[in-house]
Amino acid sequence: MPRMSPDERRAAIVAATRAVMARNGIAGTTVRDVAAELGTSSGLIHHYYASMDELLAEAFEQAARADLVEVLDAITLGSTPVQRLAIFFDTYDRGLRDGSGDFGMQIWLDAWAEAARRPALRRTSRRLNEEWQRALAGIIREGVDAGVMVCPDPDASAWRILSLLDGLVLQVVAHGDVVSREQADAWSRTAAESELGIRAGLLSPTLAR
Amino acid sequence: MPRMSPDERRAAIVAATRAVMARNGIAGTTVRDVAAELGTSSGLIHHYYASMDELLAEAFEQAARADLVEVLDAITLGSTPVQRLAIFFDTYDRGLRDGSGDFGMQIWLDAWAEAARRPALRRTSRRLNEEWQRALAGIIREGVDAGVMVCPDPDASAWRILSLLDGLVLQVVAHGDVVSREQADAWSRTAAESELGIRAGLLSPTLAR
DNA sequence: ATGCCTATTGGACATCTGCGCAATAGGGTT
DNA sequence: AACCCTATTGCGCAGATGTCCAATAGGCAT
Repeated sequence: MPRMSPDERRAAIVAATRAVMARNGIAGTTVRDVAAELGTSSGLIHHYYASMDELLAEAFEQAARADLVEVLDAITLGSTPVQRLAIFFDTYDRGLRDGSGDFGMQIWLDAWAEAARRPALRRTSRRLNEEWQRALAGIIREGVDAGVMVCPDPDASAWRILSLLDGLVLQVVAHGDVVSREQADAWSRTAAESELGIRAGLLSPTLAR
Repeated sequence: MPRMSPDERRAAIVAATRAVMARNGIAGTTVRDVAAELGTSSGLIHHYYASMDELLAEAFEQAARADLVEVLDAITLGSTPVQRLAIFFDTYDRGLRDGSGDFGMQIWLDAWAEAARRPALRRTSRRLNEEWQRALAGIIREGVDAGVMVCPDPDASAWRILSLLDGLVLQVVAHGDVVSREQADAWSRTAAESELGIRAGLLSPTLAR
């Protein structure tokens, strides 16, 4: 396979790892899978990453942060706090929809489970979850300041909204149709409307897109 | 090792599996680990369980069902639907408090993550989650019939309350003090009050105990 | 062209996994 | 005491996994 510069190759390896991770989960990602995805030999991976643990941690970090950044970017398109919150749900749900996309919710299930046993993964997972919460709390604070949301404790509300979303999506990902993706999406939107004193229906999916 | 009746042996194997599972997680439980814990040969395990997936599912089933039964039993002590719901939260939270107890929330994180790779575990995990939801929906229906709760869709409400609880507890178990156990408990109670039209404070922890 | 540096290869190695099978041994029945 | 059923053993098999290493080959400086 074509010879690459170390930086390019490292990036390519992480990209391939993310692709496999999205398909098979963190635990189901092996050196050979990554090599096959990349179309190279397995030895090459170890030329750049001393251990599989190191590679998995790096790939999870990048994958999780990419999803967060995607949401943060999309949010800036909204002109009001309520619109930004709707876009927040849009983007989250869209990530769930295309299984082939970058967004692999399964890796979050793996990360949460593995957090108890892998300190590095635990730190990364915790930090990313906190950043998600902070982003959501920021929107809520703007909404309160603008007088379009009512919320005595934005941080707590953000944790509640995010946890409900995670808990519902968890059922979708782990158990299939016990709860549908559409229900998880709609239920968390209406719960957010209730939590923040927003008129029912205002958080419905943005039509654009 | 002493010869046992099939029933005794099966029970002993599952007990040993639960012990290893509590120590190493579901994914980290191997046939040889269970055999070592039991002090027997690995072949014996396969004499009673056709596959490892089946054994893990059975062990998880028993561990998880024990917790469910504990809640179901405790609920019967409540004389009104609202009281029963409060006890529901009491028992759930109490299970979380003693980390050395039977209640291992960690195995739920493992089960949700492993569900993607182990069909039998997936079925068991799904079924148990549905039973939790059904128990909760039952309380809600009683409350609606008695006129002390307002809820247009008890099944949906049960999924929302349970998912919020799971999502919050997930943060406690996976990430430590990012959310405290007390917050997870209090927040899910107030959310349930709001969801079901119960006056604030009525779901506060039962003083008894 | 020539030569050197290193990206890349492809497979070896040790270990671990779930699983199956022939042999053994223990206990209840006759 | 003889016997049979089966619980239990211990090992072997095939496959997968992370890691390592000698050999190869591609590109850049000379």
